Amino acid sequence: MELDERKVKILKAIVMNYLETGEPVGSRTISKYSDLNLSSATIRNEMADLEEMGYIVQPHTSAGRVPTDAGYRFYVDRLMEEKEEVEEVKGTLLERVDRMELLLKQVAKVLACNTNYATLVTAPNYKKTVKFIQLSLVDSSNLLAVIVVDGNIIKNQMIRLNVMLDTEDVLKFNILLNTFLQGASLEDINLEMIQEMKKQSGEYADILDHIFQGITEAIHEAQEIDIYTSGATNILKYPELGDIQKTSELLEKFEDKEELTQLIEGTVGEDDSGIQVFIGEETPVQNMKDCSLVTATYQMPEGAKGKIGIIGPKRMDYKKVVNTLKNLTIELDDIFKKGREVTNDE
Amino acid sequence: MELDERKVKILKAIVMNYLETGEPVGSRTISKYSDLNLSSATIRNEMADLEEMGYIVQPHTSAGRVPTDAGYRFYVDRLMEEKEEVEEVKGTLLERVDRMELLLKQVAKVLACNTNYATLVTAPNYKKTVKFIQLSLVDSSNLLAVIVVDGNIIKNQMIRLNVMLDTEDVLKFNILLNTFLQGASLEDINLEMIQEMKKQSGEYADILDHIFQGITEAIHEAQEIDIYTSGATNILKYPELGDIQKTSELLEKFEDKEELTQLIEGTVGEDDSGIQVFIGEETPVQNMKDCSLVTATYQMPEGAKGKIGIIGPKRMDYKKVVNTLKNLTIELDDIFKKGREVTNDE
DNA sequence: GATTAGCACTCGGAAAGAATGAGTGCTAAT
DNA sequence: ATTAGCACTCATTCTTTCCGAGTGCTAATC
Repeated sequence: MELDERKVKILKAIVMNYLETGEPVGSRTISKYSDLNLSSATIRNEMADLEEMGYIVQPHTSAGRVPTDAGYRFYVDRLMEEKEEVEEVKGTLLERVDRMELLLKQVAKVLACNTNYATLVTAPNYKKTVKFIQLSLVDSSNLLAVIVVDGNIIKNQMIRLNVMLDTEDVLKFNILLNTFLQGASLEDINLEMIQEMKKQSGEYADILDHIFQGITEAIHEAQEIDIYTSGATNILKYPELGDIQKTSELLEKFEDKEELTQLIEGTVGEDDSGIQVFIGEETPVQNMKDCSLVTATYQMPEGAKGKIGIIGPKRMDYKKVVNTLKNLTIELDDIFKKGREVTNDE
Repeated sequence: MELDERKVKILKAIVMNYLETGEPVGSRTISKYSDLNLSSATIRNEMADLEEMGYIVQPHTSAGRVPTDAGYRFYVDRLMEEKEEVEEVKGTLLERVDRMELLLKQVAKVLACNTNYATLVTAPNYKKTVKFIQLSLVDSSNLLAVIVVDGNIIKNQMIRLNVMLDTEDVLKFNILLNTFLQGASLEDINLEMIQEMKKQSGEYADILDHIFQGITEAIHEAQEIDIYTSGATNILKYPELGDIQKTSELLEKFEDKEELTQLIEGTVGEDDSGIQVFIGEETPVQNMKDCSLVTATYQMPEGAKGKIGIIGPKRMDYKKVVNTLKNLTIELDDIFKKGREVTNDE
């Protein structure tokens, strides 16, 4: 069977109507609603075909039709024109470039407010290099390690001492650490390097051991893919996700960064830049089968990439979501570009 | 009417039975269940009295009785013996004393796992004094301010520079800042002090202005009452909070630190130490009327206090919750004492 | 051949009864 | 003071009925 123009028009009408109302849409509705002047009977025939082709289904015999995953997919890929209204969001985010963390948190929040879906944002996964590292003696038994990584991600680690150190010792350590670690990418920091440093540190070798432990811990922390979420409870607002049981399991996932990482990692592949839409079963995670996931990839000038994701019901306003995401990534790219200019402006 | 011993026994039986089953409890159940050998008819008479006194109600005419808020209150205040099983939790928390933040996060998490309710923990509100402050030149246009406050709370603030500074300048600033600020409690840091510092900084006055802005921001952050939550989604597990509408509103509150602060602030007063139980209407927040809140206050050796709270349905296992909280605060107090000893061991 | 009017049919959902049974209040007997 | 007994209430559950939206099919129409 062929998907001629008229069928496409009808399919589009069905999807759009369903997105709007959430009710199964019947032939009569379409016959009045759409501009092709056809009787409901004709529409019915076409609908029967569309059903056979797998784009729509009836929840039950005497109901209208509802899009299947394939139906949504076709809509998203081919029918949804994305246009206009590009502005509005602007200006909301433009501050706070200096701390990646805060910026991304804000992105998640703004997005959740704007769309009324659940959102998540991952920090870019660029090769992080140590920009700056410093030990300070906070008091006689606590040494504070501050590590600044590219992108101005700051990690602190308190290291408890059981030996007295004076400021001069600390100064030495600092020089040593910076000599070795500054500019090193986090993966480069390995045992070998540490051995070498120990050698050079002479008498302090064992204290250094202790300190290293703290620093590597902090570095590990910095290396973790950070994920920020917002608006998780929005998921509860969509009654079509009726099964509270499942929904609350999904919500629990949202509390757990580990699982989220998995989720978002599951989306890499294929078209790794731009917008990706996962509908229902396409979704990379169990008990999200009634939801859709839309992700966007933003990029930093150095090529580092991060993701922004939106989770909502399958019956999601894809157009709006895709548009919003597009704008936001553009804006983000922009912010990073500017930020970078300033920073490189040295 | 008087609340004689028999009535008390019956009330207790009702409450306990209801806590266990969640079903309205009828006279026949009590007549068999409890050790006072009375027929259901007698129980019925007594129940009628208890109802008149306001301790129990019938959801509808032909149902058993359910405790009212007053009924729960009486149970909590007078009937609930708290005993035994003090151990178990031990050992789970004992690491990580060095960073208050992480410790408290962990407390919230452990508690949520243990009880299956939603939990929140506030950082202690002691008079925070600046322990250590340091500026570092991360690169030529970014100055990093690290502020360590009593309790080893660490705040970072990146300050963007539009002037060149060399390390010597930074060193000067550091000395200046520490001279003035070290040991100062956060509230003490006021305009006057800043004016004075500016004076002494001479030529650098205007840069200092910029820096101050950053530092005060960080200090404000440090001063905010930090709240950590966990297990928010547990709230969804209790079907008696049937109204999803309300429940999800409650959940939203849980995403918002501001509102939580308000909630927990609402509990101060009266018996500010030890365990407090708020039942239903007693609860300090709207749409928590179907929930109970149990808070405990923990204390640091210097007298600083923080709160731990548990939110669950009114039909909550008060005994377990109260016991768990007691143990946990004891353990926390202990950790702080030890931590303090070490720290004071200088 | 495509479209449409018409009609019988299906089936979910709301409304209305009917049956069940847990639990009560009251009275009279113990 | 306690209890047995009985009539009564009323959520809950299950049927039954009814309604109507929507369908598929056929025969008439363009």
